[in-house]
Amino acid sequence: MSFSMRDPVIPGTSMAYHPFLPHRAPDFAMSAVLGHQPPFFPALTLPPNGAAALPLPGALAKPIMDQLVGAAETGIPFSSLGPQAHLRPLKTMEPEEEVEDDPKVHLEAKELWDQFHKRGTEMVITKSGRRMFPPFKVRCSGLDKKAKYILLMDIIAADDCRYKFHNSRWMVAGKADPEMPKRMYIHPDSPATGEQWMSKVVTFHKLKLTNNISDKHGFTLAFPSDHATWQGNYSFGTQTILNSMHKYQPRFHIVRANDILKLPYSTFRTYLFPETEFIAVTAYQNDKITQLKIDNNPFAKGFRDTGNGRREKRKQLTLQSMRVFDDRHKKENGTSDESSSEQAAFSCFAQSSSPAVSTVGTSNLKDLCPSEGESDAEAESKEEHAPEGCDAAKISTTTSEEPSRDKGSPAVKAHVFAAEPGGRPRDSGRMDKASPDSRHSPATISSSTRGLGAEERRSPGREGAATSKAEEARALPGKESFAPLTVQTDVAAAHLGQGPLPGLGFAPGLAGQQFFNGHPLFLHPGQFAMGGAFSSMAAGMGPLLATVSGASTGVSGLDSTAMASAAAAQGLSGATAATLPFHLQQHVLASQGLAMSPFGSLFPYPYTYMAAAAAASSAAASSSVHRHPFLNLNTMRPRLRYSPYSIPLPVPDSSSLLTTALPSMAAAAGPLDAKAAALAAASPASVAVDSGSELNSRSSTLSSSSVSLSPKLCPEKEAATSELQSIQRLVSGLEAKPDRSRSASP
DNA sequence: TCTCTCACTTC
DNA sequence: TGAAGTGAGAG
Repeated sequence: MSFSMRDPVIPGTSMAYHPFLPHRAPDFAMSAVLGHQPPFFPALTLPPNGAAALPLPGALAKPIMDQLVGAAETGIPFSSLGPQAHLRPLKTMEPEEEVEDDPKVHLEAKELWDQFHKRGTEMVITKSGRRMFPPFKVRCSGLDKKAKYILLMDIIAADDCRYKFHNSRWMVAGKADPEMPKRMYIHPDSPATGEQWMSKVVTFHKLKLTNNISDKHGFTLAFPSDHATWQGNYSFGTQTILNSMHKYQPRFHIVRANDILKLPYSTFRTYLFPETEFIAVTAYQNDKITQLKIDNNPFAKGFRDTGNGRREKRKQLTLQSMRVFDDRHKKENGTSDESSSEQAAFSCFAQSSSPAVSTVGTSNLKDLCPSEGESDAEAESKEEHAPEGCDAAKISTTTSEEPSRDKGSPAVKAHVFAAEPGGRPRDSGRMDKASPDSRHSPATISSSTRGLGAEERRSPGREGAATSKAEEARALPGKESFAPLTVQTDVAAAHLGQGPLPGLGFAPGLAGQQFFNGHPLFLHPGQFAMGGAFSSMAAGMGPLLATVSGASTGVSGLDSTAMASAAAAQGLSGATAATLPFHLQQHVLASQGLAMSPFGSLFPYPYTYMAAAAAASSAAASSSVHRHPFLNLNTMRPRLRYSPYSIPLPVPDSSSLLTTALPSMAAAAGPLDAKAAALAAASPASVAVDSGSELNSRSSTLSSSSVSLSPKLCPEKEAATSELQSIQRLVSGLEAKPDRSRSASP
């Protein structure tokens, strides 16, 4: 394997950064001190005085390498340098293996999203695919400038309900249809360095939504991984297949990886923005949503007021209907508060529609507010306090909730998971206790499936970073930042030949690739235009890729399998799966040795073994062999880490869905705040809850009686608080253990 | 509800 | 200039 000395060295980092480096930097550096030639630098030379001038550990790797490389051209023998007394042993290089990052994600055009969300966002899906509007855009910060990241987005079911628009409001109309194959959209610029990502708004406007199951714009790339995010048959594609009249939640993922092949072993930082929740429709149901789209989408300018007669006619009809509705509402409720009627009309979105939330001040509102009668914005501004400035509307963020940060609640997990089955329309009234800014925070879920290797060492630091987020949030009111909920799911190196699906045959060659553990890999031809992330995969994995034309079937066999599995799984999962918020079912269950299908249901068979495997492998996890992602053939170690202190969360009296809980979590008005602060202060780092811990019980998850996961047993805030605090004390105790022990035996 | 065509728009 | 993105509206 060739090795370029310049390539891996990053200022301030050590050579160990290079994944292929056979020896870690300290070894090499000590070789230099002793005048030995590292075996992998056979011709290495140094200038006579170059080494003496070397700066030392810390930011020394780059100078060392630069000079070494430069000296190589001088012909001066490396061994002639003699001992360099002041070349300290380079122990200090070790922690600099990777520059720790602390990503923050801001949702762009948040105010616009809020306006839509308040009315119940609808996204049109068509056979040929329709873009999202508002477009999903985020701005990232806190990334390692030098590291490469892959940014992804997917859309998951928000619940297992089918909706109907009845009497000007969205109502549950039954159980959800079998869900479409999941698709993950990789940002076409991926991979790119953190610096590149941070220098621009990351937009996913090219992602299209479709209801066409035979859509060809996607290709199926089955990820066999038990990764909480990737479990099941995830696909990639430029179009996401959705069911009409179903509610969805976009997710944004940041993955520190320079190749898609590394995704399964990389940490996923997942961000949910509750205000981006929407219902997929084939035709608009709500005139107000239509109006918002027309007023804000450039492509719909032709339908604006300034346009032609058709537009005028339509608008008059709309206004007329609005007046009728308004009048009717006045008669019914004795109020003309339009926004409240909207709140009621979209109760299924009400979790983030706190009437106290400030969302006015956007330039868009001016356009979308009819001049006649009481506009939405007017009505809202009457209720809402502390309106944000117009400028803020242009580049909105999710992190302007200073009050919430001061009230970080440790009650995250219990309430996040204390969801009503099925995500019935939420009682907007519960939001009364939420912070006014509750919906300004995204929920962050970090999960990873990876071999316990060098990256393992990042975990404690990341947790620490999570903690520091909360501290930072408290310390820097006004600064745009957030302290997200961090649910980090680690799955140690997966098993190979004896994977979770031993019955599913795959080529021996594939068996040697942990990546393909248990599943074939399908790619649709001509889909590598997705971006650089695929280039190396296409080049290196070519023989391993099975092409599925899809021309005759319209959908890959894998998709069909996935759907069949999903259908079966749904039938088996029943209410149990539904008791968890859909957003977290996959993460939570998978991390606890149970896997959710990508459709939000429990897999009846393949993943059940995971819990046992996890338990059996816990002791082995510390082995260096087992840490190697490509050597570990027999460990599947789901691990779940919660960092409940890292996000300020309120405690909703009840929550039916994560979509309900998340915005509430971000707020902080609960009585737990003081306790949370105390607990947070007592815990130097975020709490880790391992899959092998008390909380990770398959039975506890499967049954609805799990202490922290069952909404049925802890519907009351007090109960949840008590339980959570108990959990916190428990995990605080765990936290006191050395990081190493935690990493070694998660 | 869904699909298709249309007129209109942006890029 | 044309491809592609819009909602309206008919069927």
